[in-house]
Amino acid sequence: MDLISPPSHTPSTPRPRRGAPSETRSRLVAAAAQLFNREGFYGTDSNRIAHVAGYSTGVFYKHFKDKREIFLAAYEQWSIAEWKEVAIIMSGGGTTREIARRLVLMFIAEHTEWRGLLASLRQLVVTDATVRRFHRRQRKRQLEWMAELRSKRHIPPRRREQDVVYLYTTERTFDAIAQGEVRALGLNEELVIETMVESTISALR
Amino acid sequence: MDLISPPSHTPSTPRPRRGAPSETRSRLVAAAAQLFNREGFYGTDSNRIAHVAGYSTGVFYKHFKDKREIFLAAYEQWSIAEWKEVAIIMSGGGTTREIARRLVLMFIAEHTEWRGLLASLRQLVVTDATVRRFHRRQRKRQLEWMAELRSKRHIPPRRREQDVVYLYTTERTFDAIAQGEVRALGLNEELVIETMVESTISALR
Amino acid sequence: MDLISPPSHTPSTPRPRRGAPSETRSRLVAAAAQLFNREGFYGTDSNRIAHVAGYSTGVFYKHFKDKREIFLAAYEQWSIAEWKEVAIIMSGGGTTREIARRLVLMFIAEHTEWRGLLASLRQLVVTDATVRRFHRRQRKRQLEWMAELRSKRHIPPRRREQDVVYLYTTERTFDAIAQGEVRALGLNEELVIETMVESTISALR
Amino acid sequence: MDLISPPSHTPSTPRPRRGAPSETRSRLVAAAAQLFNREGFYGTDSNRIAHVAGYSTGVFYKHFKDKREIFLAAYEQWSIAEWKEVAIIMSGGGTTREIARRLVLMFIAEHTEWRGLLASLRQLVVTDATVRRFHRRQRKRQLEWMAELRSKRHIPPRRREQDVVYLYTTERTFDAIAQGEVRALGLNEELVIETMVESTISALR
DNA sequence: CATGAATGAGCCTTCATTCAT
DNA sequence: AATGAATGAAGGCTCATTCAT
Repeated sequence: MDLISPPSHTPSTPRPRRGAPSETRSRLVAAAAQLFNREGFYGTDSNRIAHVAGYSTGVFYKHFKDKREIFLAAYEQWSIAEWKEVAIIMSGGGTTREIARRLVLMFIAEHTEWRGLLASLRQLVVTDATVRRFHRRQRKRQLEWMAELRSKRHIPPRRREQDVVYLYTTERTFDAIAQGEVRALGLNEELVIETMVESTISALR
Repeated sequence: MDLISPPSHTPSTPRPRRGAPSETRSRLVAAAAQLFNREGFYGTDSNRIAHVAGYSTGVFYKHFKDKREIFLAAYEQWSIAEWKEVAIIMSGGGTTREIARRLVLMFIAEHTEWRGLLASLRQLVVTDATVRRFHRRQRKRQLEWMAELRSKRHIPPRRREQDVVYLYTTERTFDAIAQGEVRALGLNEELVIETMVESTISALR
Repeated sequence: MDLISPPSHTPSTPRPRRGAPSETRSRLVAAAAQLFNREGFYGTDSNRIAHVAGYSTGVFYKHFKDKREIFLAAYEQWSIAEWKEVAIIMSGGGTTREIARRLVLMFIAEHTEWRGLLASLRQLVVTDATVRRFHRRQRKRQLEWMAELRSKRHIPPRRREQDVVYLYTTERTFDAIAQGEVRALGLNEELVIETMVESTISALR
Repeated sequence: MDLISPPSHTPSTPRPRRGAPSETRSRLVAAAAQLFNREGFYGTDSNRIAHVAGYSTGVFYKHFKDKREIFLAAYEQWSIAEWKEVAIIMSGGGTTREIARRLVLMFIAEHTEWRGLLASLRQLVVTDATVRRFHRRQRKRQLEWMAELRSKRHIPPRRREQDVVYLYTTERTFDAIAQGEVRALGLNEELVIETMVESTISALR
């Protein structure tokens, strides 16, 4: 049977006739993350996710209630990975400036690679109550972590309102850089990045 | 997928059989803006736009190539309205601080009223090249206007990179306030607003 | 699962690009009646109904919420038709025996032609609350009509419990004859019919 | 489509790893009978039958070719059980009236408990040739048994056509009582039952 | 210009059935 | 004999879009 569709229909993984459910699940999540990132939430369908993961239609619903559920799983996975990277950078040596720069560059890299996924997230946060709840929990953790970090480093506390503005500023700026907007506006990306580094330093001391 | 507000089935305007094409068009755009705002881009369908505008299915495609086109029109209209409000505030009297505060409050009001529309915009900017181009043109105008404003007021110029970060910061923060995120995090909204006022003052002098 | 008759894929009516909605609706109902009768409720799908009626997939949901709704419409239509036939026979001349015989033969003919539809009805009445309600209303009307008829003809009243047993007896027997069961059992169909005629006479005087 | 009762997800039997095939089979049949009865033939799926029986998906097809086959087995089992109850009542003492009443009450109890299973049967008899054949064999046995019974009791024979009408009448009436239709119509159930007792007495002498 | 019936591709979801372990 | 992951056909339903009137 010949298909009139792009090679994105060919399974990226050799089909395992039998495997641990958790493996299947994570393969599905990985495929979903890729697809949401490339095509957006509404450009992705559950059948495609299954096929790209190397499975047939039906598996999807053995592991997820619906598209939103797997989206949350994909976002959570991404979020965890980002936290790990943060932890690695924070535990590495260097001056505060060096650490701040590494963090900013990492965030930009992550936001660039996953800009599609994040864009879907930004949309769903408004549209979907569950995604919204989930996302706010993440935000809370970010704020708590920032406060905790400063207390560990014996840095004078600052208001959470300042922290949240820092998070908004960097998040939106990283999104813009990731989406190529800064360059498209003919601006000097390095200068913008430098500003983010400075903000990050302020947040860390 | 939950909706921001319950659907409305009643046409908002009495049905005008035969009218000036431009009136028909703007009625459609107004209806589309409302619907995109309430239900999101993917939660809105073209039949309903026409119906809510007081017309029948077919008119839609007499005036717009597709859903994206009317979305752009709706966004443009909103954008123009916002510019006008900015102009009114700027031409009003008061100290820079007073003006800045008025601007911030107006932006928050606008972002609150149109949070759904803006969320769709944020998503489409990533997904859709045309929307992206359109949006970047707006951004360019914002930057030019900021530079121009300072030169008019004989304020020393600053780098566009600083301006764009200002725009990102406020945009994202206003979105968050509009979406109720700041409150949901148990933060003091007024403090966050104050920070935005300060940033605005810096941008204006 | 074997089907009573082979599927028909060709539209029975030439496709009308535009028509009165009520015409479309009744074409859909007619097609649905045919298909439910031939393939059973679960052997029929909404796409097929539309195609057989001479339309494309989408129309179905412009007229009916779901398959059950069109089933009820089909059953109602059939029911109305049967009542008309009853009325015609009742208003025709002849002895009570002649009328009774005509009624019985008509019922058998109807039950034979629509045995599949009726079988689906018997099933859905148990499974589906809406169908059940609908069907009970029909039964009530039958009982009322029987009482009324006797009062018009100045026949001494009898208990509704007797009437309902009459209705059950004939209904089930007509179903059995319609389904060919009586013949398949090697029994004399005419004798069974005669019994039904006698019961009918008892009910009518 | 509403269900007769809420679904049960817990296996009714502790899972027996490896057992006599015949035990596995009968456990499956028992589970199937319950499920068909509660959810209807089309509301039941083979995976769930296996699960409710305390087995995994696959066993099902080791014992039955398909869903229809297990349906027949379930129906047969029920039928055998009913015959046994008939035999017990017939061999018990009492007047013909007493026996008839006991029979009728037992039939009603059975039809009430198994009304869902019987409804599926009524539907499949029309739709499915194998079920139809099976069911007719049962009917034949009923007729033979009735004739035999009378000869044993030295009761003058009567025509099988009369017997079959008796079977139809009671069957349909018992179904109606079981489905609560008689009560829903505001009729006196006891009167209807009395009528059935009389018919049964006529059949027995 | 406007109408609104009709189109049909395509996504979401279920479930009978298979088969590697 | 039993397991249960995986299959994939097929049905339910939506909605952007067209076009005869």
